Amino acid sequence: MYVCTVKLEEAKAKFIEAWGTLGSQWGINRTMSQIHALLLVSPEALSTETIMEQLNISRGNANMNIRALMDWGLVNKELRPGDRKEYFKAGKDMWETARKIVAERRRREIAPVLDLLSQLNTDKISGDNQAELDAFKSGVKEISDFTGKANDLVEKFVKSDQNWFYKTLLKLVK
Amino acid sequence: MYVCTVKLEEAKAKFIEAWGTLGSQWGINRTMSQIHALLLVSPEALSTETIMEQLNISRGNANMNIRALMDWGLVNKELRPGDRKEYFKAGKDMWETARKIVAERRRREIAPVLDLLSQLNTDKISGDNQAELDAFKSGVKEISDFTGKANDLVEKFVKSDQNWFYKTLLKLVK
DNA sequence: CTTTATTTTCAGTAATTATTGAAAGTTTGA
DNA sequence: TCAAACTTTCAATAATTACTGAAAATAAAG
Repeated sequence: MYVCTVKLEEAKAKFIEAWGTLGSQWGINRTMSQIHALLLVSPEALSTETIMEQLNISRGNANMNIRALMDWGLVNKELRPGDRKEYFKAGKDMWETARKIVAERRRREIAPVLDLLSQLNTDKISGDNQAELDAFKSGVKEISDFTGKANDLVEKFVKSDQNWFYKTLLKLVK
Repeated sequence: MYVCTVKLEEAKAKFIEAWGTLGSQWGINRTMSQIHALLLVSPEALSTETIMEQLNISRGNANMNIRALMDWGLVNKELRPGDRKEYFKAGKDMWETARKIVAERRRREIAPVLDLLSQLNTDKISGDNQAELDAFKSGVKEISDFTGKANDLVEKFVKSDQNWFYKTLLKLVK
């Protein structure tokens, strides 16, 4: 097995790039993921200025995405006495980070669909073609049941603590 | 609680719309999700023509996304004797469907990132600033460890059968 | 209150991603 | 071998999404 030596800046760039790509494939703004990645591997909180120059992005872009990261609870503001600038740092606990991301996406994106599905499940659907009606109803029911169960599981994850997750869930993997 | 009566076409449109929106929020082409939704609630296999007119999309768009759905293993071609057209139907088992989606996304998107992370973990990283170096290494290690565990869990899900999933995993939810 | 440092907003623009439609390709049957 | 029926491709275009940069807003210091 070969062990390579690479420059820190190069390794960091690779990591940020990969994290940004991953994010954008999953519907998260590339810049947002990249800022998050940058903060995850920085020893100290960074100012907007620093983030701007490290990632070559504009002030507006930096500001909006830092704000979004704070909305998600993934990044916190840090104020320093005698300094008017704001500094930002990412929570480094990945379990907590994942928990927050999952919770937020569930709330914003999954919950509305679950609502619609249960709505469609309770509504009386009218139509002339019986085969179509039956297929629609049973299709929606199947999806609704599965999604409901998956959602319960996700909820369990979101509400559990790290200890439970690692001990109870991961022993299933063995 | 009010129970409403709605027309089938209206309910179907809502469902397709919601499924398309959900998909696009998670990095899946809207049309692809919509075709999938349409097929999920159709009693029989549909031709490209039918899909085109139901969703108001062009032939090229329909063809490319049907093909993508088949690549993902979510939709199958159905040939009818004495008919040159191809018909398409979606697998209706949601557990199987979810399993395929997760497996495919893991393969395409997660696996490369895992590779990079383990690469970064084994590489010797050089740099002058010790604090930066340490933060990078420990950050990458934390992410790598977590992601590795999550990946094991996902792998378990992907390789398990439906029975295991419902019995073993869902009793945790209780 | 005024000046200065900093953050926020947002209209305009750039970049990316999705869609169309027509032409090229393929398959089938006569 | 040809024509008809159908599928695939892809350059052009449309639609969406992200980013910029400068002006407006805010906050702190003098």
